[in-house]
Amino acid sequence: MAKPEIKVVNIVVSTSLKHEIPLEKMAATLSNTEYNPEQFPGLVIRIKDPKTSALIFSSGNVVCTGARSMDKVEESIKKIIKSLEKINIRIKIKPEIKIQNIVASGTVGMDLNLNNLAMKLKNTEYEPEQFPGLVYKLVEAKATFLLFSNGKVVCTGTKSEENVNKALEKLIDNLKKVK
Amino acid sequence: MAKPEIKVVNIVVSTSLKHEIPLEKMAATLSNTEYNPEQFPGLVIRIKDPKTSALIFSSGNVVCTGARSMDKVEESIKKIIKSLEKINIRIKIKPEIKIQNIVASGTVGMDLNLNNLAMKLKNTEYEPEQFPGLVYKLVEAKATFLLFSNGKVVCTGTKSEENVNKALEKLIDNLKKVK
DNA sequence: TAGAACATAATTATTTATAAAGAAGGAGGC
DNA sequence: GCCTCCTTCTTTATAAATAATTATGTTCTA
Repeated sequence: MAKPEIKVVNIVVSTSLKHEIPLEKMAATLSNTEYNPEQFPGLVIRIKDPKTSALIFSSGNVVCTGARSMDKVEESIKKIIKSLEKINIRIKIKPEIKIQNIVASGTVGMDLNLNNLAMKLKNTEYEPEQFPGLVYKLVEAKATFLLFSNGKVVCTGTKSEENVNKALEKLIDNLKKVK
Repeated sequence: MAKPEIKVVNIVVSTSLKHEIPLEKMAATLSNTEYNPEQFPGLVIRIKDPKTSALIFSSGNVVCTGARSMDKVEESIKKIIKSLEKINIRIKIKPEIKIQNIVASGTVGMDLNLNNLAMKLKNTEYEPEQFPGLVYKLVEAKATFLLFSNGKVVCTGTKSEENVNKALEKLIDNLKKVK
């Protein structure tokens, strides 16, 4: 069996700048933004480096997506705050960042018989003609996995890298039990 | 138990101006109207103060909605008649207004176990995954209630404020019986 | 042959759908 | 010739869709 491994590919965080934001003005001033309030109430801002995107709401709440590490998340938030200075909004607080979701991708190091797993594991959903992956809710790790027949896996729903690794271990334990 | 209370929030009335109305001309002349005969045969007129809306039909029949008191209904009808003068239609009669429906909202002053009520009360419909309120047809008061778990209620189907209050009392009586 | 949809998780906030009642008067179905 | 839908209004309270991100792999479209 090849070595199991998993790597974080996306971190979703939320934070509050504790300051009202004039989205209309922001959209008019910054070119890397998209704002269609009749479609969605948040303004989209795309940062090139780190390559992330954020949703900014008039309340000052922010959702940042796309970063692969917390360093990149912090950098992104700082760039957003810097951008706000261009419309004369100075954020003086250090925003409290909360991880809401982590997506990780990796492999269990062996091929998987999804049909078999769908029968023997609990909390499973598998409809190959709809989606080729088997959805496995790992309740004990509060994580959800997508399992593919070649052994590749996607882990989502956790809130720390530590839990991603724990979830993978638990997943492998469970896979061994039903083998 | 907190004090039960209920307040009228919408009165629907119908009346007849006893005069043919050229809806096309009316729509072309008045900016606060909408007329799409292929969609609906009535012309919509929106009044700012009182904030109400009315449907006017070529027959001269009128439906007025949105008022919270009969005073506001009367005011609205008068404004419609005044508007008609702009297209040289003079209504000389005093239209006979008939209340068709009253919607009232309030509370019974206590939390409600909707599942329990659905089982023990008659004339009940409760499908929480479709709508969170329980529908309760109070036959003896000719009123229909929407009941919510926090005790808030909506009463509809009555034709007088007096009956709204009677219906609430009857509702509370019935709720006490099954408690 | 490249792209999109399909599915998962999480947050933000707004809109819309859901249900009830009632009138008006056309259109459509059976 | 009936029945349903359309539209207007109002409240209540849920859920879903709207948008962003990311990996995965199958299937379908252009």
